[in-house]
Parts: sequence; C-alpha cells; structure tokens
Amino acid sequence: MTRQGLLNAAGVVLSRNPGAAMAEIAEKAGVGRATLYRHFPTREDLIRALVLESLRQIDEATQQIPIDRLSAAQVLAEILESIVPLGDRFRFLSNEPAVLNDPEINAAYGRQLDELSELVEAMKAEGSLDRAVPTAWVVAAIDALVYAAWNAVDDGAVARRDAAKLAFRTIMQGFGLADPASTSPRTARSAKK
Amino acid sequence: MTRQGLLNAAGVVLSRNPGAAMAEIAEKAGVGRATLYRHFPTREDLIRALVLESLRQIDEATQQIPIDRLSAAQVLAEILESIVPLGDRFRFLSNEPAVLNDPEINAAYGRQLDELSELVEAMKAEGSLDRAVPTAWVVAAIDALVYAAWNAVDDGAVARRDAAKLAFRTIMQGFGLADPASTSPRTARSAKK
DNA sequence: ACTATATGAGACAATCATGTCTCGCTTTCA
DNA sequence: TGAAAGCGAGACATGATTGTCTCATATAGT
Repeated sequence: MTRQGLLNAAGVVLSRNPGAAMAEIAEKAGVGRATLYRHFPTREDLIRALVLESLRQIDEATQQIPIDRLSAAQVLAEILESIVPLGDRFRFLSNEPAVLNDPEINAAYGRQLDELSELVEAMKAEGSLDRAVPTAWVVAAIDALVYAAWNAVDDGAVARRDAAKLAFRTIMQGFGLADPASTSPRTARSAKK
Repeated sequence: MTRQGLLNAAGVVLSRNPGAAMAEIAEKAGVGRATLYRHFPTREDLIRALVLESLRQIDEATQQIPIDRLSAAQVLAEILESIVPLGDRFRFLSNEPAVLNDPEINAAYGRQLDELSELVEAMKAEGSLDRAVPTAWVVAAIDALVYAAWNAVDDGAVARRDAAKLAFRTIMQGFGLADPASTSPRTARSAKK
C-alpha cells in the first residue's frame, strides 16, 4: 500500500468522523493497523501529513493556472474549478489541536489565504468586485462557499460539474456592485405595497 | 449551577474542540465533574441536549418574526440577524455520530431546512431571487454564509453588528437576477482588452 | 436550629485508542 | 532456489476518558 493510498483513506474517514481511530483508517485503506503505523509513527504525524498534502494539492492545482493570460475573475473561476473537488479535505480539522499549533501548516495555509486576499483585491481593482465589501468577508465567504459546494455535491443536491460554476456565480454576483432596490429590506417592503 | 449554564459551557468548549472531555466542560462551567453527570448521565445525552437546545433557540428566535407583515426577503434578513449570533453552535457537531443518527434531531433540523427552502421559494416567487438558481444550492449557501459570518466575527475580521447584513447582502445579490457581463469569465476577458 | 437537597472532591472499575512488539506469511529480487 | 523486505494479524502495556460511587460540606427552606 502506497503512502498516497493511506492518506486518501485517512481523508475519507476523517472527513466524516474527525475522531476516527487509527484502526478505522487502516481498515478503510485495506491495510493492517501496524502498517499504518509504519508509515506514520503517530496519529499526529498522519494528520499533519494529510493536511500538508491537501494544501500541496491546492498549490499544485492553482499554480497551473495561466494568471498572466486571464482576468482576476477568470483566475478565481479556475481556482474554484480546481479546489471545489478537494473541498472536503480541510474544514474537518480546523479545530484539531495538532493542526492549529503547527507552524508549517499555519504558514502554508496563511499564505494561501493571503494569495486569495490579493486576488480579491485584484478583482476589486479590475472592477469585477465591489470595493465597499470588506476583503476579509469576501475571503471568508469564498472559503465557506467552496465547502458548501462540495457538501452539496456530496449529498446529491448539486451535480458535480455544476458546483464550481454555482459557487463562482454566487461570489461574482454577491460581491459585485449592488442593486440597492433588491438588497435593502426597507425598500423591498415599500416595493411590496 | 443551572442546566442552561452547563449547556452554555458545553457549547463554548465543544465548539472549539469537539473531542473535549467531560472534565473540561465541567471545569469551564465551574462545576464538579460529578455534577455534570448528574444533569447529563452520559456524554451523548449532553450533546443531544445541546443540539436540541440550539435548534430550539433558533425556532424561538424565528417564530418572533412577523412573517405576515414582511416580504420574504425581509424575513430572511430578520432570520439572519437572529441566528448569525448563534452560528457557532452547529457546525462543530455535524459529524458527531451521536447526533447524526438521532431521529429527534434529524426531524427538527430537517424541518428547519424545509422551512428555509420554503422561504427561498417564496423569495423566488416575489422576484427577489433568481428562479434559475437551484433552491438546494441557495439553502446550502445560506447555511455556509451564516457560519462564515459568525466565524469572521469570532476572529475579528468583521464587526458583530455588520455580520448579518453582510451575509444578507451577499445572499440577495448572489442569488438575484444575473448581470451576465459581470459573472461570465469569457466576457470578463474580452472586457479586459 | 433542622432537615433535605445539591454540590465538590476524589476513588474506582471499565472501556477504548494509542503505540510497540512479535510472529508467520507473501512478494520480490537476485 | 534463497534471502530480504514488507505485510497482516494480533498480543501487549499504557494512558486517557467514561461512568459510578461515596463522603463530607454547603445551602436553602421551614
């Protein structure tokens, strides 16, 4: 059994139950528990490796995007297409103490968030997003919508090939320039009369 | 120590670390471990009670909204104002096996999702949301944005009083009628030239 | 003051996951 | 064919957590 296979199994099992035991992961991988420990001496090592591998996959996918030939909005579209399929890998361990305090993981994740912030700023600069919306909120919402998109696919509410496009459309419209009449409750009320 | 105080402490501790021990929860509540067990005979009982209490709080908050005097969009705005402050209580145990298989919890949560679906349909009917966007996706995204909003407040990225409004604006714009020029990557590219 | 009730502290057994180790078995490579 | 390496199964000790229980104390109501 390859290291990748073990990490995949760990991803599947842990995303459904973050507290799953090593035995459960080994079983999912079709491997003896001892073998799992041979590759990852401790549970913490396994989780660290899983998170780093996931972050690496995201880097790999996004670095293949020709950013110099696309608008910032198009870059975001490509990023979403790339990472929505990987969306499950992350949310489940945001609270893992082993992950939260790891400097290497924090550095890598922080860098990715920073890159996303820069992309959002670029989108504001090119006029595809509303400057009035806080960048931090846009980044947080993108994060959440990626997760929601993967989730919706997972329980069959949305087709796999549509998920990234739905998320992209939601982001672009949601943070584009406002049409006040359709977003303010007060005016919506008067419009109802 | 009141039952409510224990549930509050459990909410605080478990939302930060879903695997926290009973001793940690009791300590947070400033109470002996035995006392905690007197109120909740097993850990599972505690988690069940916490989830049900959280769902009940949402019901309570939303039922005070005068739905007959507001547009569907306004109702959504009020709902967001009510539940964004409670947002942390839920995501953390969506994977808890004790919760996932509990019929009472599933019924209550499913009903709330159904009500949200109905509200989304009503918003489509009144023209404040785009009929072309799948309701399931809208519901999933609202769910995710509520969580994102609470999260952004929690780490200081967004002011508490702005969170619900940001989420509302994002939803209303994000699922309103599209302005094709601002959402399609293809056209964005030609616009860049 | 008196009694009933709830509490905090802590001992305790049972359970469970972790991490180590050994022992055959199989595969691979020479 | 033979040696080496990796594997599955499982025994084992360890530590942490759960859930039960006791007992002394505090508090509230009468």
